[in-house]
Amino acid sequence: MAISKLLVEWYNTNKRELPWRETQNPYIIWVSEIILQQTRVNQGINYFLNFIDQFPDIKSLAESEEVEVLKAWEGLGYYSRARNLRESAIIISKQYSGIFPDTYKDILNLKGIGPYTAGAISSIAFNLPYPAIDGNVKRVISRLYGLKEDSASSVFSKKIETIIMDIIDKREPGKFNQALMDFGSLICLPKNPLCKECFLNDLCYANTNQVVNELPATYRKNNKRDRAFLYFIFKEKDKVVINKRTAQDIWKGMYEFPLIEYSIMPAEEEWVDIMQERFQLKGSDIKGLSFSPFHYHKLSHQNIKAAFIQVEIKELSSITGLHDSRIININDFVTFPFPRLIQKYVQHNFQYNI
DNA sequence: AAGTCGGGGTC
DNA sequence: GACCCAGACTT
Repeated sequence: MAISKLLVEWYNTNKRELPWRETQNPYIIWVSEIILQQTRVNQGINYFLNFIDQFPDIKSLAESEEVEVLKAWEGLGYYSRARNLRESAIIISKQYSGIFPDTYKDILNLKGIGPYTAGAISSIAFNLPYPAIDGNVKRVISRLYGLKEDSASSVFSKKIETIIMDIIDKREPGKFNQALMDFGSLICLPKNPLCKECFLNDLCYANTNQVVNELPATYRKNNKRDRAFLYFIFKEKDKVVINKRTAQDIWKGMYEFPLIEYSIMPAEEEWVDIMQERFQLKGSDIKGLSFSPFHYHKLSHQNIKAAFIQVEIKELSSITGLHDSRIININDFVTFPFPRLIQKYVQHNFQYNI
């Protein structure tokens, strides 16, 4: 029997029950696909449910404020996904009369939608025969067909696409694509795949040739950047200063405390001088001072070492030299989006749920 | 083609 | 500690 038919039959009885699988509403499919980019299903489910609850349709998302969307995304990472999602909702409202576009080309043109997501939405929501090639599919196909090229190369990608176009079920492309992904995440696992009980093991190149652990072939070098963050928590009674990140950098659009960044953490003895110099503070402006232990925050390509310096200030308005800062009450932490590093610090030291 | 963008699960 | 996740965008 054809591989596609075996996959779809397996999928019909073994598929995962997921909240976005109860509809073909392109908006719902779209939101789920963006949330799931580089994100495990289990990590994304609650974000999906809350997001759809808060922004049930294109209109509500298009009329939202960016900080609201970032707040809904808080903790999920890759925040450009949230900004692009909102911007695309605005584009759909203006250029497509609020109706989600129904051609692969138009879908691909939206911000934050690349070849994978365009294929997923096209096939699942509109029954169009386009491949949805994600990490699962690359792994499954490279093993089934014995593709030994570097999985980051264009040759590899071309071969995957050619094979998928050859075997895709054109009557149920959405089901076929999802079957391939579920098979990858439930059976053809990255490590210790379940080959013994796999219904495709006898026609799988990698299994019959004992190269399952070598496919797909990856050659990644891990360049990690070390960064040292000196955060200053300027506090006057229940008010603190927060600052918006606007640079082309991590956490764009999110809030944090006033920051001085180094590549190497300066000595603790220098912190107060650094602070007074940077924020033009006199000794008489400072009522109290305390240092936190270092916080170590790991990202995929960065190791951040952070120190938090709490400063009791007489007049918060005397703080100068910040671009997108604002003074908020600590009760209002709940309304601003913060990266995990800040979120954890606040929860621990202010005992607020943000 | 190589970097950059988060955070968390898994081995 | 390394790898990977329903990838996309920039350089």
